[in-house]
Amino acid sequence: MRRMTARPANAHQARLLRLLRDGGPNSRAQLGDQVDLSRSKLAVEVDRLLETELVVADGLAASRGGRRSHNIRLNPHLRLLGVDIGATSVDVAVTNAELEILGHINQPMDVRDGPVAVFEQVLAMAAKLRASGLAEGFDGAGIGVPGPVRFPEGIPVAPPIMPGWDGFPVREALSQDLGCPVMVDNDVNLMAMGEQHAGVARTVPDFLCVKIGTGIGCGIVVGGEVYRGTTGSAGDIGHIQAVPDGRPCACGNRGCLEAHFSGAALARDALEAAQQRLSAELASRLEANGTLSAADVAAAAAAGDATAIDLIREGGSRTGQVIAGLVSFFNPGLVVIGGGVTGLGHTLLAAIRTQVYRQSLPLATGNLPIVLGELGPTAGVIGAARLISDHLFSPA
Amino acid sequence: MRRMTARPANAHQARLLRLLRDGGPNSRAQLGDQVDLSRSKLAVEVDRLLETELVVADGLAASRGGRRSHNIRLNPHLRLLGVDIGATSVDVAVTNAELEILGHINQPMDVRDGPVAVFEQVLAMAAKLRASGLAEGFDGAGIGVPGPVRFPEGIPVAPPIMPGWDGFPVREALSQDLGCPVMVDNDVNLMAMGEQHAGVARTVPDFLCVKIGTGIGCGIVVGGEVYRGTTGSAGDIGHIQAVPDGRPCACGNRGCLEAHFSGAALARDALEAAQQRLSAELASRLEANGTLSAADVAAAAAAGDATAIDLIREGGSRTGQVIAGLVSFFNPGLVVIGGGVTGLGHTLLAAIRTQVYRQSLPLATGNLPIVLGELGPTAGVIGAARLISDHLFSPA
DNA sequence: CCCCTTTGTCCTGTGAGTGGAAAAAGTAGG
DNA sequence: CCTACTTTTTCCACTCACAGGACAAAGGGG
Repeated sequence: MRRMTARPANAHQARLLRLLRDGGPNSRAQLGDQVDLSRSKLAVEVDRLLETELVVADGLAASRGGRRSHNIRLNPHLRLLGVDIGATSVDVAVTNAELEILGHINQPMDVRDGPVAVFEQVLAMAAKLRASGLAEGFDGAGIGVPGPVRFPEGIPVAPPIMPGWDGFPVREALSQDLGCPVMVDNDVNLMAMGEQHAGVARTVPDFLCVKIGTGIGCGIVVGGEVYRGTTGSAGDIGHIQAVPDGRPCACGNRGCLEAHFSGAALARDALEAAQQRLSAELASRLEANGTLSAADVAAAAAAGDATAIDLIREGGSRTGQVIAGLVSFFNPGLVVIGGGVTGLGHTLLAAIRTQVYRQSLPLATGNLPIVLGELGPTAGVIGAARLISDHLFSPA
Repeated sequence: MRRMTARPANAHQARLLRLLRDGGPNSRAQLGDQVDLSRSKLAVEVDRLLETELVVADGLAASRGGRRSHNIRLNPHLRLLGVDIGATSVDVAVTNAELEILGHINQPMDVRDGPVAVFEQVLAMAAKLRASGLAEGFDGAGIGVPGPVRFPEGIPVAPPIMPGWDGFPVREALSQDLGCPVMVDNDVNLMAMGEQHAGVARTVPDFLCVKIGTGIGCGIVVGGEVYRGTTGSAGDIGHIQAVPDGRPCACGNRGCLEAHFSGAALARDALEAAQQRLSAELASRLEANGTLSAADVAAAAAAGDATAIDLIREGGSRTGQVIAGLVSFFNPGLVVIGGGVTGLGHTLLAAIRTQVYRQSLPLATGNLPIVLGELGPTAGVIGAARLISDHLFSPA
């Protein structure tokens, strides 16, 4: 199938496309209720969109008391690719233009193998999804990488955990390989966009999305838009000092949040606890697997292991302390906690909440929900699809 | 003189008014270079603005090689009132529509006397400025208060250092008394707007403006717009924990930045040092005045007093620590330090810089200027004038 | 005094957009 | 089945914003 390269011709069309993306199939009349255009103008723009084949007719809607209306919807053949590159695994998913996931693959991977090897794997995964009949091609792709990105160009800059990626033209290279438009962003920003589109943050204009995985990052949404900072490194909270003169961190400083709590730090702490025989549960897991990960700590905590629970509490408390500062500064309407360690669940959440509510002023925390992300591992890929759809659904 | 109540009729007119405000008198041709409108359209809108008397003709401009153009400028009779209410003093200034200060009064005051008493004083100061021939009336007024504000309504909310102000309808009350439109905002936000309009931040879209006065606050500018947060308390960084288990703070927590460094804390520390005879300089000043303030510490430091310099260094270091975290999080393009204690000057700035550059990642700090504000005590009133002019120069 | 450049005004054509009228397609009730 | 009332959709005439060319006005330089 020939891919659609059409783009909306004006802001009205872009607006309509986004409404259809976020609200699903809709009648002209319902669209009219939302856009403040005259019926005639609306009809004209819809007709033009139908001509571009970006939207198609979709049968009759239920009656609202009078004549039944003709529904229209985004072309169901449109396909977006969402790629979420983590430190140790990749998620690749195919969505339709309404950002519903049609297929999703997760595979282990190591970013440190460099962009060439990683994208080889990603392209293979995309080909696999295509081969399974979910898509005949892609109309656009969103890519998340675990480090700062110079957003307009789609190029990682000075990514600490991704040696070999600095300056690699991700956007251009993938656009070539996939033959479609590509946008690149920090994985945390994509998680925030995912939760904004389909998760807990649907109605909140200003919120923070803290992702605790191998590292720690924070997506910042201001007025419904992701804020990326001057050099694209906004939200890089892993290296905020959480413990004065604390543990040495890979970045050269001491006491960074990431050095005290993150997937990697947690695994290290668990290993130590197991070796020192502080926890039978962890020790037996170490013996069984030969290694320990954050997931083991989660499992041990779920089994009631006191040491594991303490580790999570301690880490949650550190994280909460940093978040408390950010809440005072940013005064968000919502804080979302997500990432690999959400398996730690409510123990972690409780520790974070305690610390934030204790340390921030009532005006900022009075009506501040702190919640776990709703989407889990799909937040990133949904966010990626949303990123590229925002690009496609903007005036050419 | 009758006050102008006209407002721009559309976005084009608003745009033109702002260009004239920020760029001073301009010819139609020069305006045309900046706004991307056809000459005819531009002429129409300018004519309409001339009709409203918001702008007036202003003679001929120099030739650019051909026919000389007729300049236009904002009506020089327009008068804006800028009010900056601090914890212990008020600044009131009159500006023209180009936000140039025509007259400026500063008086000591105590916010804790409550809004009624304070506004009585402010109105008297405004009357004094008017009586001196600077204005026959005001076309608008901007008010800064030292606490969080529910911005749309212009009402302070839960201000810690302003008991009695909570819920007081500042905007409405003053609008009545002055007979002109009024906008109210946090004093720190106004300082940021001031530095953005006429100070060091003219060209930077994303920056932080840290004001260290009686308390500590931070103005946040995102994409050229002040960010106020969900409840209007964004930038309230005085109660971020800077010292674990540190000094008790009035807010009920321990180790808040404000408890360790601010005008009030500095005065307390100086008093203690003087009483313990750690510093002859401070002791003699205490004897002379019966009390000590941040200004005394500044003077002592300037005179080379080691204890005073240490106090400033210590405080700057604490502040720098908190700012370092904010820089990692927000990745601004500039950090401006301002407020009453800028008298502490480069000793303070050096301490802050050292800490920030040491603790934040290179990508965020690599090209990050940290500078003192340019405008000193006029930043607040200029920002206040700018606030109301933004309001007046927006489509009705 | 002539030619070139810039500025400002006038005028007309085009296209966007509005809002009313009427047709089309329903539902509900008798 | 017919009628009255809704809602949706199309059609059309009218307004208005705006662009852009032609032209006049004003100045500089040779």
